[in-house]
Parts: sequence; C-alpha cells; structure tokens
Amino acid sequence: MVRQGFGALLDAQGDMTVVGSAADGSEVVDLVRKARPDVVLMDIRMPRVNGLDATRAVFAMPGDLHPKVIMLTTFDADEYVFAALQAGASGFLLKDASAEDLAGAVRVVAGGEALLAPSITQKLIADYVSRPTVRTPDVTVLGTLTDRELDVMRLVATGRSNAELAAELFLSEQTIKTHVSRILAKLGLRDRTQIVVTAYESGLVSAGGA
Amino acid sequence: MVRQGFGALLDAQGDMTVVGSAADGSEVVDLVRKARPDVVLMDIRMPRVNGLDATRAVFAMPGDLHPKVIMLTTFDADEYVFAALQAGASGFLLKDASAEDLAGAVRVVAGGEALLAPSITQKLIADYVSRPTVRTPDVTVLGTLTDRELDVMRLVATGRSNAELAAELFLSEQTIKTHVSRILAKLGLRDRTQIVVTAYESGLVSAGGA
DNA sequence: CCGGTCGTCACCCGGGCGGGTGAACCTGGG
DNA sequence: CCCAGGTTCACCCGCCCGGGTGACGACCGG
Repeated sequence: MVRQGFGALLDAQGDMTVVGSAADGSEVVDLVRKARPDVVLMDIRMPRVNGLDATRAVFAMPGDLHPKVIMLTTFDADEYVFAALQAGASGFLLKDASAEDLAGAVRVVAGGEALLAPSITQKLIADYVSRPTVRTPDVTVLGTLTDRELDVMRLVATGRSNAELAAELFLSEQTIKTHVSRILAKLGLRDRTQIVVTAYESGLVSAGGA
Repeated sequence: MVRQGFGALLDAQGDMTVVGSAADGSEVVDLVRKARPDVVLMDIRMPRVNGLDATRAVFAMPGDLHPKVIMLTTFDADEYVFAALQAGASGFLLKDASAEDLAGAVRVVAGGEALLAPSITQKLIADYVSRPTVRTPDVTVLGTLTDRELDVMRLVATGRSNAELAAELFLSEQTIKTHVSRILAKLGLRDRTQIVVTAYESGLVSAGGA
C-alpha cells in the first residue's frame, strides 16, 4: 500500500517515472539490473533482506553507473544512518515526509547531490564535529624528513623490526638503522616507539590503516 | 541590498519577524545580545570580522541559550563547512536558495534541527564516510588484559620507557617489565612498538589524545 | 667542475628491552 | 583452609636497538 502510494505520488510529478517496485530486499538487485533506474527509494526495514544489505548489494553490482539510493525510515534510528551512507546512500528521509519533499529529494539526488531529513542532518553534524579532524600529515614536524625517511617512518609505524624493514625495502639492516637514527635526531625523539606515536599523532599514518 | 531583500522576504512569511540586521561581523554579537533572536542568518564573507569568527563569538557569549545560526555563502567553499559547523552553525545555504527554502530553513533550525544545501550535504557525507569510525576499544583483543595491564599499555602507547613508566606509576621498573611482558604474551606481539600500534588500531588510545 | 644533499652500507659499543625463573603479598572463591 | 589469579619485585642473560664515526656513489645546482 505504502509503495503504491509513493509510486502514484511520484508518477504524478511529470518529470519522473516509476519503473518498478520491489516487495523485499532480495528483489531489489534484480529489479535495478533490469529497469536501470536513476534513483532507488529504499525502505530500511524489509522482509528477508533489509535495506542496508540491499543497498550494499546494489553498489556491489558490476558496472560503474549505479543508481542513487534514498533510504526511507519510519523513525530516525541514527545507528543505521552511518551504515547507510557508508553503503552508498545519497539521501535519508523519514516516512512522514510530504509528497513535495519526496519528489524534491528524488530530483536532488538525481542531480548528484544529497539530501537528509533535518533531524538526521542535525545528528550527522553533531557526530561529524565530534570526530577528530582528518589530519593532513603535519608538515611543520615532518617537513624536515626526506622522502625515504618518511617511507621508513611509515613502516616503523607498523611495528616492524629493523631486520624486517630491511627485507621489505631490499636494503641492508644498517641502512635502516641509519634512517631510523636520522628520523629520531630530526624529530627530537628517543626511540622507535616515539616514532610510532608521532606517526599516528601527526597523521602520517592513521588508525584503520586507511 | 541583499540584507534588505532577505529581511523583507522573511518578514513577509508571517510566522517570523526580523529583529535586526548587522553590516559586518563585529556588529553581530552586540545585535544578538540586544535583540535575542531565535535564528541568525550569517554571511560567511563580511567586512572586518568574517562569518566564521562572528559565529564563534556568538557561541562564546555567556549564557546558555544561544541563537541558531544559518550560514550563507555564495559558492560552496567546502573548507569553511567543517569550520562553520564546528563553530556551532545549524545550517548552511547557498545564496541562490529560493525564498521558500530560506524560510523553511529558518523554521527547521528554529525547531532544533539542521539543514544543509544539497551540494554541501553531498560533500559532508563524502567526508563523513571517509573518516575512520569512532572506535570503541576493541574488547575481543583487549579483553584478556587485566586493568593494570591496560593502564601500562596506555602509557606504553605514549612512547615512554620502562623507567619512565615506573616513575609515573610509583612502581619498580621490574614490575613494569613484567606487565609489558605479559601484554606482549597475551596479545601475541613482539615488542613495545607493536603495543603502540595495537593501542592505536584497537582504539584504546586515539590520535589527538582525546 | 665541485660542494652539498641524499641514500646506501660497515664496524664498534653500550644500554635498554624482552625472556625466563622464582617469589612474596593480597584478595576472593571453592 | 588452601588454591588461583593479580600485582609486585628480584636476578640473570641474550640481543636488538640506537649512537658515533667513516665511507662511497648519485644527483643537483652553482
């Protein structure tokens, strides 16, 4: 019923056409493959395969042009917001949205932009600003290091021994020791554990290995 | 001119009243203190004091109820978005927004929620998902460690030597060595640099010291 | 052409680190 | 009551690490 209501609503807009409708998450991927829509309205809660997994499946499809996905939810369960956005969703609306909101959202995401319900925007911002700033490697501290020294520093920051670094870089262990010594001297550090700390704190490497 | 246009526009809405208008950022704080508005529309670019600093100043005012702030910008300069949100802004609109958009945004933020221009939402999401998830310390790995061992591990992760840890915790250096050895054994690690890496990667400690 | 920087490597030495073993004390639970 | 686990500490040993010094080739800029 809800699906049909939305479908009729959107079809009536004139500048968009409903090309299909799926009863649960497992049908979504097939339908997307066949109908090639520009935008998918995805319910978070669906029988069998939920909206999150269905979204991931849609973006895992071969081929490079995936449809935009707008998630729909009855209440703003913030724990799903991040997962949905991570999965590739471009929008997040509550089901109490008006017809104009819905149609507007479809137009926005079709245009490559994104749109979130205000209550979700508010939560997202709160979460966003609470996170540590993405560090661009600190030039003031690391600027004096040569490229090679930065290479070595990155590897030291993985917890490897000098011998392992030597093997990794096809160098003599002595060369590694020289580089490490230079790094310590230039940065005013004492031992390799402080190199690891500095590498993380400066943003040269970051948790998660990304 | 632009200010007057916006003012007239919003006054005409019926459910809101323009209580003041400032020529530059330095006037904003005074005006907010006197007029006590619910919502402030803030231009990013203003003579003398820019919108960012003015926003910070508004939220730095004594007293706990600050007005909501919507930032206005002519083009979506993403480098300011994070700073503005950090400063306390609840909204971010481009100046090409329609009158309804503007009035709607005022209502949304007045209601305690937030609203961003679609192009900015899109950038925010892209940035948001690219950030490492806020880690809650990984229980699966660290669960076998005792409280004391976790204490030691946190300190090891600051780059301190055993002797320094001993002084810090009022213990003998030997005790520290025992704890460190146990940590290494329990976590299957080799040396203290790997402890540092594990501490960061598991979220036991995180960059920025937060 | 030559001085400086960078990257590579070698030898030596001292010290901190990590491993092993053993032991004391305390607390809590069978 | 005694055993188990956590915390503390001691002694010994082997070794990797870090510091110092010196050297060689490559490259670049004056």
